[in-house]
Amino acid sequence: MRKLPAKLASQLYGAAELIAERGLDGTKIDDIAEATGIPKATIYYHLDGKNGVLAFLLGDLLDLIAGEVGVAVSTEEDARTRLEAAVAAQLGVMVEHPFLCRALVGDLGRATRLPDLAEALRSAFYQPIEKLLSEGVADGSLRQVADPGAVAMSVFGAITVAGLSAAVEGSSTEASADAARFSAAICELILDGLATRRTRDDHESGERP
Amino acid sequence: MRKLPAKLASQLYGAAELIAERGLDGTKIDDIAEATGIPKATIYYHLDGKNGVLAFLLGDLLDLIAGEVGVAVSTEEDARTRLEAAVAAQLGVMVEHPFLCRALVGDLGRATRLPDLAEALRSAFYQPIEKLLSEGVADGSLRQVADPGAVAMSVFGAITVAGLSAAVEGSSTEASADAARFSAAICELILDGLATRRTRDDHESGERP
DNA sequence: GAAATGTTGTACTGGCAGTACAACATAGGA
DNA sequence: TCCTATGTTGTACTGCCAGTACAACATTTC
Repeated sequence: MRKLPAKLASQLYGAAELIAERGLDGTKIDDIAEATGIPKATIYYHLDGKNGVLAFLLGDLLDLIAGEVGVAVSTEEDARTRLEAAVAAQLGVMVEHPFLCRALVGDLGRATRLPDLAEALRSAFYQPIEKLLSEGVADGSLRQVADPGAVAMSVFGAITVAGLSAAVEGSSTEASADAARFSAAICELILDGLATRRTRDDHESGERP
Repeated sequence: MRKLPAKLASQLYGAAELIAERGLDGTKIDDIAEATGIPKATIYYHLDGKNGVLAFLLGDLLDLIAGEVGVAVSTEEDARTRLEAAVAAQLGVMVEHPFLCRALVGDLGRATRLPDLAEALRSAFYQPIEKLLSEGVADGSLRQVADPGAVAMSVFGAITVAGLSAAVEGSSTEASADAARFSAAICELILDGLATRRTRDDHESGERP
């Protein structure tokens, strides 16, 4: 069932926009057949129905993200620099595949209930962050935080939600610029924070105007 | 249609767990009827079918969040302090209503396609953040960032995703402790950032060990 | 050239959302 | 008290659509 011929695979992407727009429920198998040009019987021959279509499309997206992020993360730089690269990589892929991203978010519930996808989601999005955070503490480029798990989850949320919003509202014309803009904003946020440079209780002053 | 009698409303909450568990699609109207004790015909008398049930439940949750956050934000403190309060308020409500949160995330696509809910989502989650960020710049408690819209979106994502994860995995026994833990982690992240205190290019050193 | 594998049209089945409606309950104003 | 509004509920029905069955046809492979 993972042997889908390349031609069919490429045609199937034609269903992404449909699903993104109306959700999987709002999309009839016959619509998918018509939009992709693949006859209904053929879809059922290769895939496990509607869910199978979604699983195929999203599986592809997640593999892509996991791959790009993986590359970004395997350099010799310090963890902080690699975190920046990972953010850029994730946003880059998301912005380049707005329909798939919208389909993913729209049918998140279903996706997480599709066994393979739940794990793929985790390994594409959350795990790399978690790893970088702990490596950053080791190499001194990132701060030690009180609750690494919770922080990793938040960072993951910051990146992913920003990516989704970029994918949804993105000016399809200049995708890479959008990605760069969001990427910079997120790094600014998660690396330097939003507080003006005074400590929590105003005990010390870090910088002087 | 917004006049649902209190008794029915309270019974309806019995459907939240069901929907959270299986998604709205995996949940038959007859299941909802049985779980809540409200006969199918009565559900249809008051609500617009399945989507109506979801809209009612989520509408309630979003009102609740918007309300609590609204209170947290209307003090005389500086924006930074109110941001911390807002984070705590949002997480508090989410952790207290894990089933509703899970239903929300599971059927996000549907939710955003339900006209009223899309706006309610925005005003419960995103808008308060955006406002606080700009007020923080005005009162000097938060930094000016290059792209406030993108940053607000990321902050919103950080809070919301962390909240969802807390709601999903939360040790239902000690909800408020979970909320406090996540709240601290998020504030640490979005206020102070993750970078060790050196500037981007190592030109200056903010603090001395 | 024959067997295996893939492709596709057509026709059918079963499940479930939503509807129709009649019978019954309750409230509250005259 | 009786009469009318409004709400409540059981039952039976309709229509849509996912998924299946299967036979006919095509392509590959050896």
